[in-house]
Amino acid sequence: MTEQPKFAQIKQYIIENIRAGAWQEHQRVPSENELSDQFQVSRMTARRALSELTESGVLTRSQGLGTFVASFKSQSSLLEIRNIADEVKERGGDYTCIVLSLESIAAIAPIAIALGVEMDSLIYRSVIVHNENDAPLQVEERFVNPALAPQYLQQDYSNTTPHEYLTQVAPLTEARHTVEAIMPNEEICQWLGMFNEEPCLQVIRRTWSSQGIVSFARLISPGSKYRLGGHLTFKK
Amino acid sequence: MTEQPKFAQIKQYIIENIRAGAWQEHQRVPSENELSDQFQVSRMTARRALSELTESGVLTRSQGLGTFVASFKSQSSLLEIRNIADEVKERGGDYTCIVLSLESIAAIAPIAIALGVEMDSLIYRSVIVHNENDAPLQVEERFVNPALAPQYLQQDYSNTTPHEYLTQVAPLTEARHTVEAIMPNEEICQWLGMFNEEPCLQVIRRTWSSQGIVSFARLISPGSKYRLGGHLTFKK
DNA sequence: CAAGAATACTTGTATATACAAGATAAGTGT
DNA sequence: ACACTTATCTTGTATATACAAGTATTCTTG
Repeated sequence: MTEQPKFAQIKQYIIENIRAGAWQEHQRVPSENELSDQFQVSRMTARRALSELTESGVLTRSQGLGTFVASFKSQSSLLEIRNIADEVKERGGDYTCIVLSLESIAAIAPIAIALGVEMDSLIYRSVIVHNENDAPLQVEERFVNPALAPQYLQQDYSNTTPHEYLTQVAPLTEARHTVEAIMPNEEICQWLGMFNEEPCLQVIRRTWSSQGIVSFARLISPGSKYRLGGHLTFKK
Repeated sequence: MTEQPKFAQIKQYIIENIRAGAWQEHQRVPSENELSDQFQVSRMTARRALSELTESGVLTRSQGLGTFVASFKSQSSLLEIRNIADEVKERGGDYTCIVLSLESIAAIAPIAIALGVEMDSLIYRSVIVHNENDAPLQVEERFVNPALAPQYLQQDYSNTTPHEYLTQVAPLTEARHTVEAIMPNEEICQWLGMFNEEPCLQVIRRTWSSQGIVSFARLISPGSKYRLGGHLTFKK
């Protein structure tokens, strides 16, 4: 086992103490100077340990006051929304996709608002079904602002996903998501090849570039076949 | 407007270039030495800018090679699972909760496995309904490992949530979540006061402490009343 | 020509130092 | 007793320096 760097040793020491319950929530942890004395390192090295643990949400710091164990309540648990193609490939499935629609339409009110364009103006729309082992796993309905991706309709989406293409032509600056449980309508049932009605997970994703709202996508998956996962660790 | 620190100015300079598309994905960005020359700062200051942007996922670094614009694909989008009481209070709603059940039961197989205890051994179970303006918003069914929280049944959960109590007595080291869309069964409909069947969002959360699995919770909300939100920004 | 050594560049770790700025407690003068 | 100053602790920013270690190129040598 190779020796760990000093700042990592100090990080581990702090985490151990918090894990063991020796240092409770909101309690003060040793200052930079105390740590540098205790571990015989420079203040900057002790500082690095404290700073990185602060960055990762384990500690909070306050100039003049000291460094404290962060409240667990504020440690938000995060869920990861992953690229479905990657997810399928990672678990060894066979990923394919079918482009059901790739067209230019007039924006109806809610979509015009979501994209920040005039009502009835022309926008692009694509519907793509993502399959795992030839069974529909997710349908992606996407509305695109043509001003920011004028060549959107001319692309081939059998290899690169719309999301990948869009991040290339309009660098992503922000993305917002909501996740809901919905009952699929007839159209969605048809897309997903569902016979009986079962609930679906719907992820709505809006993405911004520096020039404005790029696209608005609905990702819908059958509740029985798809789930989002995420975990929060204390390590590192 | 107060002047920004130098490392922050360099961070901003880098982000501007990526946002504007001048520095594309996987392209090299200036090295620590180049930046320290260009901005007339020490290498450590330039280094801080690059390190922090790496930490936040904007850049990737490789010893001996250089620093590169991270691929947008790898920028995982994160969803936040928040405390429901906080969420309700934050949007100005009136939060209340009702403890429907607080008991000790024998673990059936799937729950025993999830908690890592022997089958048929005694475990604790609580069912709590969280209300916003006196309307049920979420039901929380929780199974607790008694070895790690022996006083669980004696607590008053009208003020502090079970999750808060558990993080106090058994410091959290890890949490795993899955999110699914499900159809509620009769029991859940009753708890949530739902008449007609509508889909629900189910979050399953398992939490670990250093001594083992602490608890296993199902958080179920009507799809029409609850959604998860999250966003990913490029700033800072 | 090809294998290995020297090199120049990169990031990574670590130190010593300086001053700024926020927070608190102790001391001082009126 | 009160307001003010001072001292001392904390974190925050910034620099100059040193060496380690990974990568790629160039040069040397057989």
